[in-house]
Amino acid sequence: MVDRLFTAPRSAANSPAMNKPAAIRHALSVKREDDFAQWYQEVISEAEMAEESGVRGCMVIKPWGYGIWERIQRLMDDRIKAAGVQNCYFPLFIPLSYFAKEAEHVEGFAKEMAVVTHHRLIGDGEGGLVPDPEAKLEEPLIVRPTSETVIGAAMSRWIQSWRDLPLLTNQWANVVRWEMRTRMFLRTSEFLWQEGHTAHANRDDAMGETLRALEMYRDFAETELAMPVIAGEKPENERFPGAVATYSIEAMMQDGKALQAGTSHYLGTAFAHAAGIQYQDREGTQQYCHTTSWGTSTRMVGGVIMTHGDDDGLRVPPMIAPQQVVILPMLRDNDEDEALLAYCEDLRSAVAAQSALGEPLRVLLDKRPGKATQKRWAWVKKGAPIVLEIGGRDAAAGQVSMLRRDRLWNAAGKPDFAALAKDDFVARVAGEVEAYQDVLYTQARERRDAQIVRDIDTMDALKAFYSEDKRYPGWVEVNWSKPTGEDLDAVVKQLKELKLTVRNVPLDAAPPTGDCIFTGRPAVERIYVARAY
RNA sequence: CGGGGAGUAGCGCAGCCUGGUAGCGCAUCUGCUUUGGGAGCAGAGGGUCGCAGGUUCGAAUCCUGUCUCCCCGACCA
Repeated sequence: MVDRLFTAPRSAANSPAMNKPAAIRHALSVKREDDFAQWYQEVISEAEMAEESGVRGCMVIKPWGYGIWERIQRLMDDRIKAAGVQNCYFPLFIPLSYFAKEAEHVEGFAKEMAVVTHHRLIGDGEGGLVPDPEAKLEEPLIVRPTSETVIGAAMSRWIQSWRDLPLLTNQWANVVRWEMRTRMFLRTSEFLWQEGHTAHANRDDAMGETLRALEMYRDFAETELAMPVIAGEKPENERFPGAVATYSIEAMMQDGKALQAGTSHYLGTAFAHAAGIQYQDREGTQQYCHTTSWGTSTRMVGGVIMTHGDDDGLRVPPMIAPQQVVILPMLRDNDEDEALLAYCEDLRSAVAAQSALGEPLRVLLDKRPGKATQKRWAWVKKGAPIVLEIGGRDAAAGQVSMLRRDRLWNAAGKPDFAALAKDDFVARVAGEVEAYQDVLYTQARERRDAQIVRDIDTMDALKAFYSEDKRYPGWVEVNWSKPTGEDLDAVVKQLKELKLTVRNVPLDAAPPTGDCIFTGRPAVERIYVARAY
């Protein structure tokens, strides 16, 4: 099982299980199968993606991590705009009274609010500073955990007539949720995201937008992130506070756990009632709007790490890689360096003139001082798709030495460089980059599919499956009678004992094949059950 | 927020029990050697021991408080 999980060999030479190669000295000190949580943290630190900030639950995102986020942001923003949604910006602070208007929303978020109560500091007489009691706010402000309420207030001003609909807005922002337990990128107290907010004349239009956003996320995850996902509806207990229906995309991490990587909500008219979002219809009657919201966050970066990373660090899908090709000149601190750098610069511009995946290639000539061999491992850990090491002999012979991140090791356990004529490489590089994007998707897809079980029909079988001595058991798809209320609570409680959660009901699921394994009642759909982040 | 663990040089750690000049490895810098693959030798620089109080002639070490991180749980669009 572990072999299938962690090696997706393209050839026997890449499989440690076969023909006993020399021991590989991996770039990381922790292997995924030894301690997945610690491995995850080592990737983030060794790839220089982010670090601790000293502020509880908040991280500093470093250039490589932020560069990946910027790529995600740009590509997602293109898709959002292509759907006719316009970007806006709303305040960080939300008056408590706005927030308090929607009861379920309050109940869901109240426990994790940052609250601003003062607007001035004053000396405490001992060299410190304290909030000035004289400067207490009339009404506390909350730091947004999400913006439905403040955007709803704006919508109520912007929408008067059926002609104003649909209203399609999005914002890129930071939000704060006072989380009990945080993990870099996966759950931080402050995180970056986009939140789409739309208002529509009726349920069908709003539901259409909810599902459009979901499909946008599904395609984005699979195309841009090379991360296969299941798009489906969340069960009632997992709904966004205040929503009528919540949909998600769920990705499987290499440890078999599920990661909710994006959500889309149909909010009905609840927020419209709370904020007074009304329009006059063609007959002149006042109607409440049907609203939606949908979001993806920096959590996606965590998903990329746990989907594509290996024991040598991160592997970044080319579409979101800040640099796709990195050139490392083997400088020797002598008078040959100048000619070598000229050769590398020539190579850089030739590569930069190529296009892959619909954009010019992003290529970096890393001229920083230091040995190429040391810099190589830094770029391997960062997950640059293609690394070129260029020495004097390569330059003399008109060659490049190419290391592709998904084929790092040869049969001897050494870095597997391919020597290519420079012109051949330049002609091939776009194809290599595009092929690499596909390889990452295919490996992730095969790994996921191999870890989904669909033939479990009883609670006992489910218990047995998850209590077997399997480190990473993956997901199970079972018959589901769609219980609600107390019935659902009972199911959730049962699952909790197995550390399991219900994930979602896939939109394109096969019909149920029997009775619900939890309630024994006739099943109406199939649902995924998994351990989750 | 509960239980457990941790914070000492950029990174990883020892020292703490039993208070008495702040140590090791890697990294960094300098020199020499080496030069197609994660270099070798020699030397050097770098730390108010997380922070704040307390005990003491003297605190990394003992006591109290506090902040941050990690693991498990609870919680969690």
